[in-house]
Amino acid sequence: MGRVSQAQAEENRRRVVDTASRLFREQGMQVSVADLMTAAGLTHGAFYKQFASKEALVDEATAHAFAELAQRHSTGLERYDGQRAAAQQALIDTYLSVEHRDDPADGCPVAALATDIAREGGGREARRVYAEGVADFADFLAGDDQDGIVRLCTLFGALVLSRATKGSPLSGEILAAAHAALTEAG
Amino acid sequence: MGRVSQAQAEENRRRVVDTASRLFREQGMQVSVADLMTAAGLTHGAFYKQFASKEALVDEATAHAFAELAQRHSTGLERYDGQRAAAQQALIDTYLSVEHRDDPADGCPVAALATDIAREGGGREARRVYAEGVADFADFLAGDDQDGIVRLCTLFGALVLSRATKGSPLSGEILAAAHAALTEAG
DNA sequence: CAGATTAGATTACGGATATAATCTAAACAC
DNA sequence: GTGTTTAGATTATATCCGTAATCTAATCTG
Repeated sequence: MGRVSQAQAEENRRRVVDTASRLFREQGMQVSVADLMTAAGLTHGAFYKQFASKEALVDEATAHAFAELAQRHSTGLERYDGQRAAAQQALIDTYLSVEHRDDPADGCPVAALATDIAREGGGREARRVYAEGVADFADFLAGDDQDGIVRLCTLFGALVLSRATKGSPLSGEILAAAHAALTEAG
Repeated sequence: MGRVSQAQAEENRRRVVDTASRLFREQGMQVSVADLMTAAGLTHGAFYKQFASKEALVDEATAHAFAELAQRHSTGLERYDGQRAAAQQALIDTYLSVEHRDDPADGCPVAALATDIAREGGGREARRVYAEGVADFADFLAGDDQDGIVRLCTLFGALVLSRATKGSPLSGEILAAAHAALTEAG
């Protein structure tokens, strides 16, 4: 196939980034360029017309996933307009759901990318974006008295652990226990 | 080099498993057989004289890491003989230390392997061992009233998040906040 | 000690990988 | 409408991967 309209090309590019941000969350950042492009409906050769390297895409896909997360948080706040505690509780409910556990591709990037980011090289952009996203998440979870860091640790830890123990009865128990603990005290 | 004594061969095998269990925790389970064997001081060709496949080694290395962890827990309990709360506090102190954050290779396999295990295929032995290790860890952290699942989520979540945000000031704040939260209430 | 066995080294192989060059046909600029 | 530009397809290349065959020398067995 030959050339494609500017608009189409831009849409293709967006689709690649979006597909990457989902595939990375689901399978980790070592998904191959070929698999990624196939999933986006293109051939692998097209990749380097749009991206300088796979590293560049990792940075962009990470930023994209975190932009989506920030979006979700702010619309969540809007929906419960001003009622911070209610918005927090709604997030906790969906965060610790079986659906979220079973769908990392569309889920929280803080949880899905943590280990991959920790193993990335030092000065990378993706790391900066990740840390920023963690800080924002903690702010979102903050109560009147205390900052939200500890609540984030529990929330995040429960999701990651329930994914790793999926198949064992423990997996559901983890979600339930963390949900109860995070629900009782404001 | 030619053959080697039975004793030497067994020691070499142990060293490969031990090296793997450390390298997997540090770099993930996709470390290559060649890199692994080099790190163990052998050539990659020697690998298949001792292991049926890389998958088999993953299972063995996972089991090895968790055996070490169980060891640590039981000697910890011995040291504070019977004083459960004291043993728990000692573990929390080292678990949320900067040294533990910066040395995943010798650290908790629950934290280091979580994402890799979550992405492993369904019926694998490594998954079973992992879930068992999580259950044991939760039991170790249990208090008189409550089971230890929630405390494990917070502890684990804080370590993994502090590793992923390393380089940002947030990393240390996470360790400190979780440590304070887990220390106050028994 | 002689012969069989085997741990490890070397080399080979088929497939996947990131990246790049070339080809092609459609979109743009004039 | 003609010519230039370019997104995507195809093909190429060099490297790395898991796995296996072959080679080699030392350990075991008797």
